[in-house]
Amino acid sequence: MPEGPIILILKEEIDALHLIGKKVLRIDGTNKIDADRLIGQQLKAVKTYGKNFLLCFGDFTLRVHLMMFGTYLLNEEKSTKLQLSLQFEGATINFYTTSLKIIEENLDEVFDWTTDIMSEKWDAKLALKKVTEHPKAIIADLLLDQDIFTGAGNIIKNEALYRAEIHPLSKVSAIPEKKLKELIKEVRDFSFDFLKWKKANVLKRHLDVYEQKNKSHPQVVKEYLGKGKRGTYIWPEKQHLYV
DNA sequence: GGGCTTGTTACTGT
DNA sequence: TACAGTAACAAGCC
Repeated sequence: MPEGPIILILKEEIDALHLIGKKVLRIDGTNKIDADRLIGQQLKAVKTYGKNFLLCFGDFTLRVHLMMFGTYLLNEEKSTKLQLSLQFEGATINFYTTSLKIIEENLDEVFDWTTDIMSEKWDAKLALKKVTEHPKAIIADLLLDQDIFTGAGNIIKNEALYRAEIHPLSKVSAIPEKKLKELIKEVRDFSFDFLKWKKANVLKRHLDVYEQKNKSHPQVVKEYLGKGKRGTYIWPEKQHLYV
């Protein structure tokens, strides 16, 4: 399910429930979280960091990561295995197939907010610096690097590369700085388009290359490339290969 | 029903 | 020791 913009939608939906200051009354599910730790705790804040969804309590934070297949339901349940149900006064949050972790540290010590592509603290110059620190890497891999583009996923990778007209196998050292800057800008711009279109339930029809191979754009080819051999969509005539 | 998939971590081998 | 590559894990869509 996830990728940065979707976690932001989750946060907005939780914000609408007005749970700040409310206490956890009960938890349920197959999770291995210490229930005593959570029950009775007052929710202090709800934050996101890239694909991490963060529920902040007094002296710890519950981090929820939806991984590839995670889902959630608010004030609703489904029949599949319930992993974590957080029951507050007036609302229930249910998580399925997520990665859960209690963070003890202050979040500012653990997360560098300036690398979060959706954050108002996003620092494009820092991203450029970090990208150029990997001259031998292929650009497609760096776009999935959560230390550089926190919150970017495979859809954002593909669409941003297409918009910047850069071939995913391009080597960082060979890409002109102007094009790198353009790419970094497109990562952020597309992420906010993703957010807008996902909310309106029209995301798929606005994608230019991702899963477009045999649809609107037959010129698009699909290859499995990069470290994770992730599906990558390329419009060869439009995306220049820098090597 | 097999083969995909918006992700990450822990191994393995070089 | 560092890095590259792979397996493992998960649920749902077509």
